[in-house]
Amino acid sequence: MVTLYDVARRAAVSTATVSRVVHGQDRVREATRLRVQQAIDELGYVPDGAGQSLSRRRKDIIGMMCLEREIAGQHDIEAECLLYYDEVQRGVQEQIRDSQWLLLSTFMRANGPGEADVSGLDPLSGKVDGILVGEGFADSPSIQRLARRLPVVVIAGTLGAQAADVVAADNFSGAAALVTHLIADHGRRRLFHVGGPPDSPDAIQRRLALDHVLRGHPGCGLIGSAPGIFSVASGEQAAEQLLARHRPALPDAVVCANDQMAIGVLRALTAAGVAVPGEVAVTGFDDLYPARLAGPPLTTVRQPMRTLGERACARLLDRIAQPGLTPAVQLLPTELVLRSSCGCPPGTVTRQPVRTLKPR
Amino acid sequence: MVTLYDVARRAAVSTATVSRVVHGQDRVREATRLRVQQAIDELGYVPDGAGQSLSRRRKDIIGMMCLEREIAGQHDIEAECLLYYDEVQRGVQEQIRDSQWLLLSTFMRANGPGEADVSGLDPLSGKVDGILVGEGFADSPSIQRLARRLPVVVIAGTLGAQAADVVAADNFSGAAALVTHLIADHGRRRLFHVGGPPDSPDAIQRRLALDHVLRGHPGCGLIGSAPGIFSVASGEQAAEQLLARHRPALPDAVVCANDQMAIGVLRALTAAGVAVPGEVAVTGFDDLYPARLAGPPLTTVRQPMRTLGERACARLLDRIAQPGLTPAVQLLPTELVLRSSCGCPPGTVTRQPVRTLKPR
DNA sequence: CTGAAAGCGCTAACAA
DNA sequence: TTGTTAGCGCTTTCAG
Repeated sequence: MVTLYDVARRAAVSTATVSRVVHGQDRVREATRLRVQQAIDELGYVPDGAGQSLSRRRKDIIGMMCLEREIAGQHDIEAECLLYYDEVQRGVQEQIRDSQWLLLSTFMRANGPGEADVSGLDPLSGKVDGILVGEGFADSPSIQRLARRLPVVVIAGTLGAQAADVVAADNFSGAAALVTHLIADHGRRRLFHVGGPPDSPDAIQRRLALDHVLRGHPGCGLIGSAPGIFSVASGEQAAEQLLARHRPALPDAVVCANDQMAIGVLRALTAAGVAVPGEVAVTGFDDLYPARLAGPPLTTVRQPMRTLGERACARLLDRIAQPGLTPAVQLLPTELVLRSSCGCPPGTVTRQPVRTLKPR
Repeated sequence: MVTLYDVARRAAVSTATVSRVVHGQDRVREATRLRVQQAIDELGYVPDGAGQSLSRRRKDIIGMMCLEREIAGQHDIEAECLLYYDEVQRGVQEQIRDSQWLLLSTFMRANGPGEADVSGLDPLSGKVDGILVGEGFADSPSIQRLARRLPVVVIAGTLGAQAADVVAADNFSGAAALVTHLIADHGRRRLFHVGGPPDSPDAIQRRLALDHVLRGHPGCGLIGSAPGIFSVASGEQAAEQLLARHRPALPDAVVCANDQMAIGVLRALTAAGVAVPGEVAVTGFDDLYPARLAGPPLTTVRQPMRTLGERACARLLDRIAQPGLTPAVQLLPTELVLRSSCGCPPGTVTRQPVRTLKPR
């Protein structure tokens, strides 16, 4: 390995001078700079990150932890329940592009519902200056502990008092707008709900909104619901349950906690000969890329996932620069995306900003 | 920051002993271990990665560089030309799960066709023990230089003599099988090709295979082609060109260099009232998730992207462990995925392993 | 404008 | 079984 000393020796200067040249500082005579630069080039010197980090007390790396929700046997190609994080990660990468920051990401696997295994947290936290934590860890005491040592920003986590910052989409208002559309614009009355993991803050908010809207429309109600884990397969299973229990008195709309389950529902319903949206409307949440390709194209709520990543990252960097900042919650607005699975005419593609219902 | 010394002082032992306890080594009396462990817990000590890396001369981090192919204005939601890397990254994460390794990934932006900007390479390389390089960098002299300093594995790069290892899908055989299917099984004769970026090794191989098969079928030929950049939008543009130039004597099949462009073609053709596959068959490459949701479902070639990531990662770790290994090329087999956009009956979903045509 | 030298936090060889 | 100590590569203060 070529070190600073090798360069210094070759250029017949001290390591301090080499360091100055490497960092483009002034206060180096031009002739010296040239000599050093030449030595660097000839030797192919690249500064060692470990040495730099140790000396600077700064790693210039941020970490990101994602929770991979999978249960045994469901890890098939369809269970792409991470598409979400892919988008978020783009936002983060976008934010740190052309900066000195680098991203270290880990996908952890949830061992069943409930608390995720956070044992991998420490190795990560020793190598970064701050951490972006994906939805699913928020309630964990380990996160709280972590946040005491390191800047932490929770993405899409539990809202409310936290030791860490939170950046989340306004799930409640988005879901409320969607359900309102189903009821007010399409006259749907008998709803069925396909829920998400019980420990997902996002899923909880969406469900709360459903109930909230329903309370405001006396003629309407939930005729049933089924749990899911955010995967296509779990959506299919939910639809099969629905079919088994509610035929022939089917619901006239199935509200799903995310797009992938909605796609699963769409698939199962279509396979069973049920017309969508003729007999039953189906809606998702997230507006993942596959949503627009579904048959029929999926009506859903667009979560600004990329922006989520960008904002969370920006906040984290602020936090690292100023550790004194008071933790804050940032809610990003969503968009109602009308396609045709809700009953809107084929070809419909409308995006409507959703206003925040109740500031929380 | 809590250091080893703080723990040592509190437990009244030396730093060496603390280190031993942290690493679960034997040769520590049980009573001592307990005392140290307690100090660690009370203080909330987590080893600093920089210190460890410096001392161990090993960072326990691997890097991954991806090339984001985008041109100004095409950075819309549809241009998800990275779906590919998302899958590869899953494979890598899968491979290092439960190991001490962590992944540091960077998305670089290609500044126009041709050489990518590799200036971000050095900061990365100083922080990792080895690098996974995404397709698009392979020919860069910077990579060759990099490979002299560090273990490097190129994913889907140029085949042939390299300073670095290469793990790639067998694009040639896959594309050949696909085109053969179109010609031999569906009697298509007048093909149109939608190509990829001129500097993409994958796109080049696929194109070579098309020509190769065509040479073996005298009655068939290429009636035209259009360039693309692997994005949905560029596929749509290609289809519009096709329509403008070749109507009414349309080709009977459009072979696209990847799925996203095929989806764009599908969309443009359908919008123009052309029946797919009735009048024109359309095929893709990659078997991305959206492919199966397209209308009609896309016939394509499945690239084992996840496996690509896994193998590349495994090889990199081997390389790190044994720097002496001779660089090798690893070609992974593809699968022909028959759905209905090629002319196979609706509902068809067949996956056929593709045999390696000519070992290269 | 340049150099000497003191760490940064941790590991591991060697001693005790 | 435990402690001492010499680095690992780099930055930065303080002198010169």
